[in-house]
Amino acid sequence: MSKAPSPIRKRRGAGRVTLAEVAKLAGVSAISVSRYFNQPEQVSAQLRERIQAVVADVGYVPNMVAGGLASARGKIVGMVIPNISGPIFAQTIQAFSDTLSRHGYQLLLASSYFSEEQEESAVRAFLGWSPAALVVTSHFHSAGTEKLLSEADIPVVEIWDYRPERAPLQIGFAHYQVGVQACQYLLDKGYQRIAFVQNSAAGDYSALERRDGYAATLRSAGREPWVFVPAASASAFEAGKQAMDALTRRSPRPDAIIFANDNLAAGGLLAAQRAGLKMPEDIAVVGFGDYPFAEMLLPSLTTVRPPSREIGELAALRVLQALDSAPLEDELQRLNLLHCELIARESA
Amino acid sequence: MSKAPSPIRKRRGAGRVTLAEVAKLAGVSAISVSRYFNQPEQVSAQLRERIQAVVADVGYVPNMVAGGLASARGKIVGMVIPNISGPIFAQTIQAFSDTLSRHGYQLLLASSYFSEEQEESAVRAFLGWSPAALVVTSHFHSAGTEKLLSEADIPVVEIWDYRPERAPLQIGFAHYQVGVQACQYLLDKGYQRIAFVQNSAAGDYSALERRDGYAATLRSAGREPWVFVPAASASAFEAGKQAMDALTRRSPRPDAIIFANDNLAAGGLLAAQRAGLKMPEDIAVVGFGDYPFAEMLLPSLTTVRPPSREIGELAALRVLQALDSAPLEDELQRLNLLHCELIARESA
DNA sequence: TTGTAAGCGTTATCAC
DNA sequence: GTGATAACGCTTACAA
Repeated sequence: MSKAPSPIRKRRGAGRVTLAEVAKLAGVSAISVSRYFNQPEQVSAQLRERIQAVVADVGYVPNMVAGGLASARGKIVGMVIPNISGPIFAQTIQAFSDTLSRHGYQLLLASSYFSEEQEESAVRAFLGWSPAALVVTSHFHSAGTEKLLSEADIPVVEIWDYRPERAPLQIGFAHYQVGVQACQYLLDKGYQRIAFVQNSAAGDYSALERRDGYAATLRSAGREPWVFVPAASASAFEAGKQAMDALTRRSPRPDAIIFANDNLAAGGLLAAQRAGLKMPEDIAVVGFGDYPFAEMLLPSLTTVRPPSREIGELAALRVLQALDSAPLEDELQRLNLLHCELIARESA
Repeated sequence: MSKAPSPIRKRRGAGRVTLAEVAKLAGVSAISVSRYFNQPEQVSAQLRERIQAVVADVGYVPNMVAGGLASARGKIVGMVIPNISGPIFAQTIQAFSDTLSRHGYQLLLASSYFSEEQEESAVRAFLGWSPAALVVTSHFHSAGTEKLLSEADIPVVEIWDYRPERAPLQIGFAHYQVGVQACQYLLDKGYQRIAFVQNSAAGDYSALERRDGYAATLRSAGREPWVFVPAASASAFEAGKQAMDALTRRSPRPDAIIFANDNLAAGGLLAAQRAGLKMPEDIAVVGFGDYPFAEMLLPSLTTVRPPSREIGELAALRVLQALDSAPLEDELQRLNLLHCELIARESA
């Protein structure tokens, strides 16, 4: 049944079957085949069947590049994220990609490593592909990025942070509240001297907001915040160990420590173990991220779980909504403040 | 200096500055501007300067879609991977993406969840974008995928597994050898009754090859393999616990267990801890993957580290080589067998 | 419901 | 080294 592929490579073109060829074989016009793919309901059942048969027979794959050029809008969405392999963002990417591809869109991905320059370069590159929409992380962008995004005239989504005052669609959570949440949890449990260990990685401004939430909560409880800043050079795991060692040498030592993320917390946990401290009796530990290993540690780690997966999924849904023309008049649609859950385990 | 953006949206087109407009402003032909971007050395320094000025002034971003259509080859590379958020592949994706974008290529990403159907659908979708190359994971593809790939007439790379007998570029390691490696390590340490806990997730055929390597090694040492298959329903972590509980109830019980991956191993570790077993004295544990948490566990986990990052980076380099026309006559270029390192920690 | 013609923004080809 | 012209394969706009 199948048409023998021509051995002659044309000088131009990919050599693939084209819409026009399908149309000719099916005895219809090219535009009908185009409609068959894009607005099937506008094609009669009769034509639909004929086209379907030819498409299957010759194995036609629509050329999205040509389509994208003609319509000035490709079925492709760009996403720039600080890093792909980190345990937090990975879930967001995964959910975003899956939801997107279920609806026929493809994901163009790049990482910025918290660098505004790299982000701008990625956004610029993506724009060259006339994406249907663009997703960026947090609200810290270079002026160039802001300009590119605002001039792009496509839906732009900012994820992870939540800044209702900003124009792009916002999907995320309030980092400040996470700090409040963790601190309040410990206060409620009766802990007296609660310290905070900052992130050792630069550029992660969101982590500083969590610290601020912690500090404010402690102050309104009439206590002084106690922030430890590890050496920037160490890995998060090592930094956590150092922090725990340093803090427990103080006198009086803290009876609870909030770590800026679970990697730090895991290091802290291990250092405390090795120092013979009982958790949570001698010292309580709270992390952030609910990384996959949080439940695997001994003691298992009490931590705050960000809605990583939800953010990715919701971002995709909002993008799809915005694309399906339904204008986003509704604030409820533009702003999407998600909730973080404190997962109480053994460490606090 | 900047041209005021026209408030009038054209009925067609993205409304962005085009090559032709840049050309007119610079007083050169369109093709010269095109060359300025693609073969700068063919443009005289004089023109180059004039073009450069206009490009910067109007903020021109080349339309890759139009370019892709005209040249039938976009600066975009598709990658299909079982899952994005897993700790193993994430590093590969990250390295691949970074290397690629450093050379001006973009990454189109999709996940298959070990499903041949989803993989085929992703490959088909990618092909619509006339990617410069395609990267897929392992050698288990549907017939449809094989057909698509072979007809695509672009560089195809198979990563993760290593199958020298297959035609596409191969970049990966021998899973079978990993099984041998782990088993031999334990034999050398004098362990007598070595069990293997299989992966609870279906579709991960590579894990079965690791098991086979284990079994063969044990047999040539004159012992019978002892394979435990956990319930498929449980999470890997839970499955690992179950496996440890079940195996340690046997009499005689194993004195060492190889787990198909680190998630399983972490579960096993915890179950052993809770059962009051000393590691590695009472029972030794070896995992696979060297997930980020392996060093955070107590005892820290002895495991085999796959070259995740190296695979991603090398895949990108090979793709770029293949694209730079340098034909891959050399087997050394087509085949890339990487090495796995056994990371000896406390658990074995 | 179906078709015709023009155009999307770039690069291949060939000429100067 | 530089340029004119014709593709590339599809969709918009409009007509029947």
